Amino acid sequence: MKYALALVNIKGLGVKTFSYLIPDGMNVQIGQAILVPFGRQGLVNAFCVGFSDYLPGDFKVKKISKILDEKPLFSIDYLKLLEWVANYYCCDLVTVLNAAIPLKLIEKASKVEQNVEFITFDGATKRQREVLEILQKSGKMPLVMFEKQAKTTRLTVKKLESIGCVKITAEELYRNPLDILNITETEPLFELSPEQQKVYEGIKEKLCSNKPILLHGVTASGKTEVYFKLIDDTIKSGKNVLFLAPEIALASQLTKRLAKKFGTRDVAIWHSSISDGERYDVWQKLYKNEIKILAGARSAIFAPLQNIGLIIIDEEHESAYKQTSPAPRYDARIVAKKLAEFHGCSLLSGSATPDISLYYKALNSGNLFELKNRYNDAKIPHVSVINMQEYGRAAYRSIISKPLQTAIIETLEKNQQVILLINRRGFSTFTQCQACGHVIECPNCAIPMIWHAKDKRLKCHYCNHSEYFPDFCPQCGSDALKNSGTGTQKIEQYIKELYPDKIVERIDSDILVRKGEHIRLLERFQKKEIDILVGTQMIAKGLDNPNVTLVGVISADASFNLPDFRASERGFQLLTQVAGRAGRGDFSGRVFFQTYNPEYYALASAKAQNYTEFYSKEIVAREEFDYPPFSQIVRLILSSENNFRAEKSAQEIALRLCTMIEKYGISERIIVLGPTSCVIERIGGHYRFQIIIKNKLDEKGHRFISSFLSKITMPKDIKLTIDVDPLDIL
DNA sequence: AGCACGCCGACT
DNA sequence: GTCGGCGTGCTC
Repeated sequence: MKYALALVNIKGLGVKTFSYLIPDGMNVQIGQAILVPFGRQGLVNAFCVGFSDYLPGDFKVKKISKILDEKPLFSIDYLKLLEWVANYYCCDLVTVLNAAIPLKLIEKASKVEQNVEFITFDGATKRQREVLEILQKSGKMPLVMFEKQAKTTRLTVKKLESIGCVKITAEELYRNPLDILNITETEPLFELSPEQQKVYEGIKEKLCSNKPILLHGVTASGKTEVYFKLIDDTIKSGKNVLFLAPEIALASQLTKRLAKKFGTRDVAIWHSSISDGERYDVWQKLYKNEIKILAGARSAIFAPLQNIGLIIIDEEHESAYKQTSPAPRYDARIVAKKLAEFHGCSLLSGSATPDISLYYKALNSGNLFELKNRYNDAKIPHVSVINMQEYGRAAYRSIISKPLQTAIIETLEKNQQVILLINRRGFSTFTQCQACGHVIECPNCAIPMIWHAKDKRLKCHYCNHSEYFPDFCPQCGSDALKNSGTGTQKIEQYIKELYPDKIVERIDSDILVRKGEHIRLLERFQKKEIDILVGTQMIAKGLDNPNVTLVGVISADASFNLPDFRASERGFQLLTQVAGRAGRGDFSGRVFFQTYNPEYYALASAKAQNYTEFYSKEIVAREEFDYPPFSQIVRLILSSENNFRAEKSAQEIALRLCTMIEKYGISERIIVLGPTSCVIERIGGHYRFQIIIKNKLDEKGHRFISSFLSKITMPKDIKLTIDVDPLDIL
């Protein structure tokens, strides 16, 4: 091989690969940090990611200048996984590398920090002693940091080294952020209930089959205890564990619990927001096989954990496992399945409300395990469905029905806490002219603007555009503009008026803007400093507060009424999950769903807390309309500022694809729908058209589609977005 | 991102 | 003539 592919990180250019000539006698390996000349910027850090015998174009090729570190930072197998991801999600390897290998890592690759270590005071002068005292406190620290703290220079430190007072070393100084937990002794594992024990033994037996396993356990059934037992077994057998949680907060929580049980040395965390230093340290430790358990969010699937013996995906149904944008639009659950295959290990997913497709597969492969009872004998909460047709039209048109109001008062009197879910932030959901019916829409996006009472502005929840509330209807000039529908802010205000002596707080993504506010509120709620918590689906996730005994869902229909094939599934999941927040402790829980459509099957199953019932109805609908798991969906979006050009290019692509499918005689098995205007027709001033491809030919069909898509080139003013296995088609 | 290249108007 | 405005394109 003549050339090496070098991955560089250039400001403004991002992470890209470039070809370089390998100098005679240089033995460069994949994963090594190297130094290469780049443009006028002199020498830059890079990683070797592959080899080639030819140049991908007419370039004046330059030579690799040197190998920075003999020890590579990732393996060929690692790159094979990334190549698979690129292929599966129809994007180039550089895009995947960009997501998988953090930019900062490339910059830092060569920077082996010099550390300085305290040895003795002997022979030091007065000033030198002062300097040494600073160092003595921490014993060892990075040289640069020491120079700053002790207000000294490299010359003094060198002098101190020569008289033997300090030692300068080039080895890595690991920081372990879990040290602050101050864990000296690990706790024993939990005692399993007979039901958990049975499930644990069943899963353990299946682990050697290296097949995906699903653990379906009702909310608060103690899935975590089972996971921990399996983790213990895996690390005892000398293998490592990757444990994914849907979001950063849950991953952090999980890491602490893992550290308490298995010790701080063997556990690490990985997600998009860890600091650069930590990221670099953890990466090094993972590569050196010094980590036994890695917990993390979506991106942890790309952390270079070695020798994996088990992958666990908790709260498997959560949409946060899929990256919606930018590309690669990967789904950590799907990559995890591939990663498990690569390592020849098992993938264990767990949820109270599993993804319909996964449940179908687990059921049919005999790899389904169920926990049907709550841990510690807690009861499944009682759910009441309130038909708002009866209450909503009552004289005072209350957004909170009488039975729910009564329940709130009863709960607060017992000094217990309440959660109210309203799946829409802002004050109201749309602003409409009472005279002509015109709904105020965002000028850039084809969606209604939402009134935010706090900021006194109308806001677009897609592009964040905001404007003042208009005095007159822009369509007919009438002044009869009215806010309709209900958002979190309205409920918050309403509840505060209803119970003025109670402490009411709101949690939604508007709150999240203030960093840490969300966690502070949850902590206060946990400490019983808040009586009623109002929020969006954010509050349905992972909250474990035994003093919550009442959960009210203001508009249970909201999530069912979207024109999307997964709307029922998502609505069912949300209602079941939020209901699961009630009565997790000694007191039994009550749940109220307010609805205008009490007969709806997904709502009825959620009321009965009966996943199996929901599954059996939903799977029939999926089969009838060829939706997953009976097909794989690939969604294409053509968008442009020019409405006509976007539509025309979408038609062209659909036509070419259909012709191709006809030619191969597979039109029964690859179905093309559209192009149609997206449900959200316009986002940020760009008109959107979509083509939905339903693939019923598994991998073969996917290869056909991805090879077709790889040949498409787009003019500059039209953007093609490819979303493999989209979570929604709005 | 930078930085060269290059194609037009203003100025010694 | 040529100095310099910043639009466009390239970095193996």
